[in-house]
Amino acid sequence: MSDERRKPFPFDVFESKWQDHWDQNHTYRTPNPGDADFDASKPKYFVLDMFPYPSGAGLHVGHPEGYTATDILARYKRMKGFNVLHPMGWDAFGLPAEQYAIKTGQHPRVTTETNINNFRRQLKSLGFSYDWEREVNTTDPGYVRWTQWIFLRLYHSYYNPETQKSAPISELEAKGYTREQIDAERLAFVSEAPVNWSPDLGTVLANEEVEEWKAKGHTVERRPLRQWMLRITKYAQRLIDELEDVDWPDSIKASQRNWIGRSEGASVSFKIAGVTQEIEVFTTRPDTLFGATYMVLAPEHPYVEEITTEANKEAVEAYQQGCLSKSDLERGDLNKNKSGVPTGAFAINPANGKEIPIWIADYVMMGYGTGAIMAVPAHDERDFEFAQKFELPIIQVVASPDSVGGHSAGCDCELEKAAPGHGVAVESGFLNGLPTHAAKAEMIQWLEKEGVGSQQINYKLRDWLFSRQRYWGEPFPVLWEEGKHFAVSEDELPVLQPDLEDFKPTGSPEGPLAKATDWIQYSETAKRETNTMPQWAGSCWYYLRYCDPKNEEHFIAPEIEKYWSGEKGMVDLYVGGTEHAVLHLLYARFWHKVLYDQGLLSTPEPFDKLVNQGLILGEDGQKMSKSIGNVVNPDDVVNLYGADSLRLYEMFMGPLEQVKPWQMKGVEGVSRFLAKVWRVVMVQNQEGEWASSGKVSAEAELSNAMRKTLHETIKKVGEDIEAMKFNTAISQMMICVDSFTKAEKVPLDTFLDFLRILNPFAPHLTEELNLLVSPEAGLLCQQDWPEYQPEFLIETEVEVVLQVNGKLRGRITVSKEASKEEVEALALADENVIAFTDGKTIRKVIVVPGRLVNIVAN
RNA sequence: GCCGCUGUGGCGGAAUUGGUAGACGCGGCGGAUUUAAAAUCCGCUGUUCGCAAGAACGUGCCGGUUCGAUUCCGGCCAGCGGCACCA
Repeated sequence: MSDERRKPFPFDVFESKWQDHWDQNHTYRTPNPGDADFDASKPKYFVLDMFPYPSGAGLHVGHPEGYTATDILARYKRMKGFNVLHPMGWDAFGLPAEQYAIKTGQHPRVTTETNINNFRRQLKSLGFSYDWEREVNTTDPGYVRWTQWIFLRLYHSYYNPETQKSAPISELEAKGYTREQIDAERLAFVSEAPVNWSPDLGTVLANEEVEEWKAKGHTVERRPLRQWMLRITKYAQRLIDELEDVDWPDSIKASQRNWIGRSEGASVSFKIAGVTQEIEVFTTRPDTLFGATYMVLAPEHPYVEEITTEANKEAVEAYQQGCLSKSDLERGDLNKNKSGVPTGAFAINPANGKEIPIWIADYVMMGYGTGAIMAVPAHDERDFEFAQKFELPIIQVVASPDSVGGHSAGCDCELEKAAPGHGVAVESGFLNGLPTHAAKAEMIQWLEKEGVGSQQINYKLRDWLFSRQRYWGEPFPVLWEEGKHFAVSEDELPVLQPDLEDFKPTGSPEGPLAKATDWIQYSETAKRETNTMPQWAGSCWYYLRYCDPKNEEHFIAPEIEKYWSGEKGMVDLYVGGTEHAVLHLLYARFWHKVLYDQGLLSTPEPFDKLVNQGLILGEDGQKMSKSIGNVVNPDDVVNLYGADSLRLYEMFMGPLEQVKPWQMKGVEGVSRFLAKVWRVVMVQNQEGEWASSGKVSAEAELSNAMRKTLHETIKKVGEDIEAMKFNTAISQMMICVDSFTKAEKVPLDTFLDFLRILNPFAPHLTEELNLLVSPEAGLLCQQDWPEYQPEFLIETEVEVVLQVNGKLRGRITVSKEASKEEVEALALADENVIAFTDGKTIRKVIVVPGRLVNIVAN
């Protein structure tokens, strides 16, 4: 006791005591429909945290930020009579978990379990009210089984463009589709396209993941490989449209729209001189077709070889070779320095019949549109730059609105830069004189009439690369026989990875599972798929499993799914970081919609309301990092100040969504506040022992002032929790406690009301104090949220501010009931007002009842 | 470049439908208590001028609307985040 810093209140004694109590009594168990204690009359509330992935480093202070916010909501809603689903689990597959295992030389299952135990201990030490009986772990065989089951739903489904929904593939079988035709329609399919292969990670990556891993110093290159893909592109439009229906931050919605990247335009077919094929291009500016003076193909475009003339062959092949060796980064860096070579072939501009040269250049990407463009240098910055460099013709076909009068058709003044803006069509035959918008429509109509093009919508979104060459992931429930894939039957799930001694990546596209020769050989003729699923597979649907985590018949029982679903989304509130803006949050929406289409879910969206907590920076205002040494460990904070202080501080720092720096002094501040609450009930004697202060008493009388403060506090804290403005809720509670500290006596009921509203924030301290002042009452967290009485908030007298010409000049106290005229008369009689209006004429008097009087005088 | 967000004391941040700018906390200063310190309690604390009463200025900058603008409108500037040769 001697060395140890004397604790301002004995949180070290009671916090773990209450945690054990809640654990042993299953205090936060949430009944499901069908359970004996289920109460169908209670409304449901599903409040979800982004489940962590249990790294070896343990929790950082960013985790408890969002987790405390949701815990406050969960506890508040329970006290308001809701049946609250507030679960926690582990996103335990994935590259980092496996890398950690490789680094420590242990099997991933062992390290993962160790890490999970540490995370669970840490979370429990913060007093979160999770229903731990619903804990979910993505690596559990019982969970993997259903992840694979959902994969099979995707495998056995296609997207029906007529209904705009996914449907069983058997519909196509019934229509007599061939095996190849069916395989080409599956939502989970095999593709040979170029993918992002990381040689040092030994796996491929999704487009969405590439940047993250590159930032960590890994190399990623394009390489054609046979991979499993999910046809998320079919859902592009719905993924955009249905964002309208959810209550998400604008920035996340914008990121998703941006990532999906819808653009409207037209496809145009160009004939090639002397060759039978046509080349199709996509353009958002069909109105500029008359200005297309050359064409560019991506170096990888399949027609390049065929159309290249003998004379250009060598240069073209050299250029293609050069592009292959360039990394994406180099290609991006060369941004400002365009390169390319002519193929020697010519295309025919369908608008005017002119022959235009066909070039190849790496500023055209194979992955977007058709991998070919019509270049309109006058009205596109990139084409302009390219045309200047290679001295290709530049023809202006859109006059800017402000120069239409000056020079119309036939102007040969040279453009100094591209004019990508809208204007009026010139030099464009039948489009002349039309403003851009109308010219686009007119051209599309013409293209369709002539049969050389059509209206088209393009998306940047690519299909989701879904396979990884890893050990620590869900194996695909797929078999290969004579070069064809077949689904494993549902009753064979889960397909678990074999135990391997050596689970390190092979560096080959087959992955570590290829080493398990016995496991691979499913039967004499059939072999197993050796790829595994990405980490996202498990996190795509974990929120669903929480509803019914132990069900062995269904991934979620229909009646339970219905109960926990809302109107638009299933989860009422989802809190987490912004890093998943286009990853997890897009993937989960996609899976949810597929399952919704098939009648397995009741809502089109998974998450109704989404809130992003802001990053917590180090004390120095920089991002926390081990190398800078500014990382704050929550365990240390709990040891020094207690879990309640950590919870309260993280909520008091500022608005949840905001980025904010950590301040240890601030933790001390809220710790002082909690100590003050403690000392309302307890006093410390000379020996440092705590004893009842006798201040809180059932006989004490409630003063009007204290009653008003209490009711103001009940009102404000309730409203602030609903609005997730926890920082201001805490300020108000500080004001309330100040009034207790200053008072002689505090009535017991008043104090208990206060404890109830503080309970969601500081559950340990409040339960302990409740036990001390009201030992018979039972758990505070199971009591009702107090109601405030509006009549106690009403003031009989109000202070009215006096302004002269908008400047504060005085204040008077008037009765609440005083009429405008009375207030005005009092204001004009005020000596300060008289002093400042002296010698001036009063032009106008504005009276805002209960607030101010403004006198306009000059 | 495009999209989104944010600019308020020494610091984190408050401020309802436009109506007292700076709640609450941190830090600082002064006092009480103490042999002394810690802890605790009380008071002060936007800037400038003034002995004071008080006055002027003040929410990134410039302008507008208004009796009145941190709040609404227009134009800039700075910072943060995302996307980026996407045709």
